[in-house]
Amino acid sequence: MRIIRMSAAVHHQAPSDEWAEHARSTLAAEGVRTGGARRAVIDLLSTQECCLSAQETWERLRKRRHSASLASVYRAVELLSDVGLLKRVDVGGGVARYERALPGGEHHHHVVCDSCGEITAFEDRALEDAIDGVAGRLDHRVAAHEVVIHGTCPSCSG
Amino acid sequence: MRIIRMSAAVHHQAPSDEWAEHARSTLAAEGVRTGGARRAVIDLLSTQECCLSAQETWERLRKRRHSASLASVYRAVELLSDVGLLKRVDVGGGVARYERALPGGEHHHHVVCDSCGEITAFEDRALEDAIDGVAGRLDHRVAAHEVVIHGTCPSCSG
DNA sequence: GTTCCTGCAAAATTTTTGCATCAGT
DNA sequence: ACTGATGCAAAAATTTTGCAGGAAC
Repeated sequence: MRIIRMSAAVHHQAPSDEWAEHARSTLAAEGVRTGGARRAVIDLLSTQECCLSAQETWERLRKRRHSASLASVYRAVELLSDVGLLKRVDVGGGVARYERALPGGEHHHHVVCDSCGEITAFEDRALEDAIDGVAGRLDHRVAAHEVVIHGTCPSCSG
Repeated sequence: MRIIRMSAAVHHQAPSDEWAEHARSTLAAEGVRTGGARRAVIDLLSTQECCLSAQETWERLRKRRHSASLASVYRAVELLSDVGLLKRVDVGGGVARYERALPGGEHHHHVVCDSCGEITAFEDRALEDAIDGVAGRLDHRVAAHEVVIHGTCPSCSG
């Protein structure tokens, strides 16, 4: 298992300029125009290794002085999600979060600290295998899956 | 793997009167009063084998002529969830759902049809083992976990 | 009889939408 | 130039909260 982000052991993932490029060309290929808002969202999320909500994305854009309206951020993440460039992540709390969908199909899951809200990512081959096993035995056409572990992070555990 | 509820193969689970009884006595032991709303929510959820949102719970109560205000339903599920009698389930869509927490600690996970919204439950030992493995290697104090599989159900797949 | 639950309505949040304007192609 | 993206503000949808009345113990 590889812990992708965690207070104690931060595993830094390079901002994916490739992904940003991929996203822009994909949108162009779809005949979708890219104004300021979409470009700003793409640029911001390309530097994020883990999921952000629409509000969080908007706040970070403001800090960077990239003004984009909150409505446009919502519209942008929805579009990018529909096209498969972003993955919608539901870790609970009633807020939708989004993160880059890597072309390779590789993905990770999340641990949420119920105390401070910190979100940590991890990936584990055995877990994926188990889920694939389940997926194969379902009558559904399976498209995706998501695992969320809840608990208390090291800092909050004291 | 056992599929607990599914269009094609419904596995019926008896309405848990034991759970309702357990819930009422637990609340009594906590010195919490049980008026109409809480009792109605307990009675309704005891007959549900899978998760319901607060709104859905409220709608079903109306059909049964058990009038309880929506606000009280929200308060009831929050309380029952805090006490551990209900388990909060986040299958996405930004709505919190709740289902009975079985005393034995046994639990299941969910498959969501992204087309019609149908929710199916399943349980799988190998999946639990894999998650336990991950949990053991995290620095977090792990309290719970949740797996959501997305896809298209047999009816929607055509 | 006291305390706390309940219902109603209002508020707070989060997300979506209408429409005029502006910008990308 | 045409079409569609954006921003603003209003609306919609969901959840929370204040308060007065009523029920549980």
